Amino acid sequence: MPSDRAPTRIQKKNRAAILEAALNVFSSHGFRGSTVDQIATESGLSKPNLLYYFPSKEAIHTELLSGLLETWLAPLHDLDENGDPLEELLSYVRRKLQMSQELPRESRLFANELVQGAPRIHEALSQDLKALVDEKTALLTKWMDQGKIARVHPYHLMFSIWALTQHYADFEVQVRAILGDEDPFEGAETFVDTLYRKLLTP
Amino acid sequence: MPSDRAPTRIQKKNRAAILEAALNVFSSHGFRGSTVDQIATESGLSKPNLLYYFPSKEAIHTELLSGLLETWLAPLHDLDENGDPLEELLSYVRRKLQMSQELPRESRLFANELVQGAPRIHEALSQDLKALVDEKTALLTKWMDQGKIARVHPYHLMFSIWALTQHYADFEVQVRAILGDEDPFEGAETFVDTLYRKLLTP
DNA sequence: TCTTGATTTGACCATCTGGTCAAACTCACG
DNA sequence: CGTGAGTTTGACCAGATGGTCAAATCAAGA
Repeated sequence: MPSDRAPTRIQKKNRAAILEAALNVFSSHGFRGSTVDQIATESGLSKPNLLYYFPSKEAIHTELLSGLLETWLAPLHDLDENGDPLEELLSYVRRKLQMSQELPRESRLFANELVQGAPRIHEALSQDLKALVDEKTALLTKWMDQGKIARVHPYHLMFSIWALTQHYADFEVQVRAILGDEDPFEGAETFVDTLYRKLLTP
Repeated sequence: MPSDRAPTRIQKKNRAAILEAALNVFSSHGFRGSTVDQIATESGLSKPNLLYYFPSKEAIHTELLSGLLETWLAPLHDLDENGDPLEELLSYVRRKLQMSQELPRESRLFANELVQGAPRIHEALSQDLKALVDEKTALLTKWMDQGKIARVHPYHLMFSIWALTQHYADFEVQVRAILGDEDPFEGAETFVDTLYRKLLTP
């Protein structure tokens, strides 16, 4: 256990390597399906050495989740009250889709956690996420009231965006099994763009 | 190991109890996160007794998955060439949503498997599922050619239906954390109905 | 009732897994 | 260089876990 002073060069390097390896392992096997040994091997450390940097398997997992939650919610944060409503939403959708493409491991990490009842992030969901969603759905409702976008249930609109975009990362095997060699994200971008334009154009 | 004769009354009862318990356990903890002891306890049998009916933990899981795949694909099978295109599709969407509501454990069982790369059903995906989807998307394309529904990428249309409907079962915790006491499925049905009408009306 | 196959179980085993610890080694800095 | 803090590791442990087995119990037909 390194002291609480500023982290040394080696500490920075090793903690980063561990988190990177843990993201790989946890996202493809879930928490229970991953072993400390796997993470140690993948990060090039011995098991006791890994446990010198993190007190437990759970601590690594927790740090990963809380560290990534911010990244995950950033696009929604950026939904801008002053932009053009339809374009703001389409841009949010596009960013979420891009995140599925560029950060599929992160998406699957959360998916694993959620499918199994989110035992470790239940709190963050009903507090941080809930608050952010409430704020942004209020904005959506305002736009609907002003006739700037079509009126639909704002929560379900939000769910639909998450479902449609994260599907490509979370269930990538299935998507690829169906599409074969075709690039999923090319078709997906056009598809969701069309879909939300038709849905939301007043 | 019961012989290969017709199953006795007790065999039927116990195998059913085991599969029911296994569905509970596997769907909420994933394969690796579930223990034989948990399944045994939940089905009211001792561990050795459970292993008298199934040769291994993996065997139970495999039997569950393959037994449920049929149920899972049935609604798509029923998509009828001779019905009204838009109504056929909306009815498919409605049935899938209903399945999320009534069979959430089954949905999460598959979700768990898919998120982790589908190690145990990869074959079924690229064979049975792929074949069925190809058949039905051909039908969709025909309907689009005839101008009966709007033209969109048929594979992505299919993905969107799966994503939107299964989201409510697979990520139920998140949905409930946002919606609070509101019934998810009421709003969902109206929402997806509106969405697909707007998307597909030519 | 008796017999035979089906069912159930307590005791047991090998392996895996998260985690510990003391000893050894390395590094930066005075 | 020498020294003390930071880093690494081999050996080890306890509990969990999937699975086995011989012996005991049960159930149904002759």
